[in-house]
Amino acid sequence: MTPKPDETAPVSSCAVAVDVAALAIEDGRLTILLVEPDDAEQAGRWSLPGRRVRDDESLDATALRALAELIGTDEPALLLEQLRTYGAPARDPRARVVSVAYLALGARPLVPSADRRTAVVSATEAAAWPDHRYAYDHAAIVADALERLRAKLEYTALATALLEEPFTMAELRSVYEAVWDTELDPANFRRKVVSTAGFVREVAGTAHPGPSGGRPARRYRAGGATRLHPAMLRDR
Amino acid sequence: MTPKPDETAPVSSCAVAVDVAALAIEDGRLTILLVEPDDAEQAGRWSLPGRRVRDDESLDATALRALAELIGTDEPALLLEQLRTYGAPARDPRARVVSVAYLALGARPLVPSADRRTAVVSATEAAAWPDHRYAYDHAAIVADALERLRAKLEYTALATALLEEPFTMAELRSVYEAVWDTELDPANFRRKVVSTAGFVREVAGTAHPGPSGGRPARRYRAGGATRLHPAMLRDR
DNA sequence: GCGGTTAAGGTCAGTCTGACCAGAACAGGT
DNA sequence: ACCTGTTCTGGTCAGACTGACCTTAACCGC
Repeated sequence: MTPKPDETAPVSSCAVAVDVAALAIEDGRLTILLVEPDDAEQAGRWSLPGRRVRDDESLDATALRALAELIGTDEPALLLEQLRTYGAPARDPRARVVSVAYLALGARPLVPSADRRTAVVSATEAAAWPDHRYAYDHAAIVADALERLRAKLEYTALATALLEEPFTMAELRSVYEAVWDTELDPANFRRKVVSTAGFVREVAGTAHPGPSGGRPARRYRAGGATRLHPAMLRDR
Repeated sequence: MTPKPDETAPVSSCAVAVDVAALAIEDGRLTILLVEPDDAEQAGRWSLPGRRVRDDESLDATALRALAELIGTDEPALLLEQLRTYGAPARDPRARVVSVAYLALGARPLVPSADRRTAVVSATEAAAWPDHRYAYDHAAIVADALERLRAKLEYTALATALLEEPFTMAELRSVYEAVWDTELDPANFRRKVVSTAGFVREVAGTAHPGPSGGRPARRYRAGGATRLHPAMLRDR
């Protein structure tokens, strides 16, 4: 902002894009959606779904559009949050592109439309891939997205965005276990969640046990709080 | 990223800028640096220092340049951190400008160069000003910057970036008190800080008491840790 | 009915926190 | 020199929180 009239340096070509790290839970694993870039120069690598920002289109709208073209237009159970912006001059060898990265959390497993080369892979593994498996600087974006999610589970109620409502306490716990890649004590986890104001609220009915039996689980919805007090701390 | 060849929507004019919320401590108060925009349309309002991103210039470099033109070229004790990106289509009435906002923490009080209309005001008050005292959407940026700093003091060692080394425990505590706008118990604060691994490390010598006397304070430096385990939680 | 399985709830020791008190070490005035 | 006020440092103690573990509840398939 505040472009100075005396600003003489060249500001010729410039492009603003949005890249989205879309994460979801699929059978207890955290997964991420990757696509093959159209850029022939990047053949054999993976990238995040991304689009140029159009005139009169907000950044959030661009992120939604980048996702809607891949996983269907109406994904209501989707939480978008801006991650950070990547603007190294040479990050795209073709032109100067400043990219605003988004974190998208889906409540349902990701089902990409079949008409583009896409993959849904383990986010933990994808974050450990070497840089050269990604196009541009997307390796850094994937790593940053996972790290942001891991941190935000501690002090926000973001975990509920990765579940369809109503959910059971075991499902909520499995979100934490998948994202943090640890095991948590079921009893202590429950005690902490229910004692944190506004995290979840119980609803009527119970969930049916799985084929292996077990006591039916109670069901919960998100409690409306965004910040958790006290936080769900992992010690590490 | 990944500009599609079939992308037909207009992406004509576009500009990327960087705006910086520069914060520092001045006699126990958290202050922020504001400037008058050059845009005549915004006369009477305040804005954050900002510059257009030049070709072959990283975003961080643009942020440094925007500050260096105001508070002198060499401010070594300065910590830059990207805040978030603001891209609402109409945020600048003149043209579409996507702005990457930065948070800058100075170890010394801010001393603007006199050749531009600038002000150093209380950050707490500035964050409460109504929108119309700011140009563009800078009211939101200021509020977000302060909120980010408040949150990051909890789980990072960022407070040490607002102090010149060596510092005393009382000075470190006054940073927390200024940013959080609360009072903290000196004894409990000390116990928590020294028991947090890597937060501070003691150095030789003591600080001279002020004119009102008091026991000489020990001196510390930043301990190298960036994340605090456990965190410095404010309850609220 | 019975063993296996999962959920829910309780106990208990160790840790952390906030409120508070006491001693240490200075400045300034008498 | 002595006293008073101030600030820094260290310690105590009750309450809250945490992690490990156990018990009971309620379902499954056989």
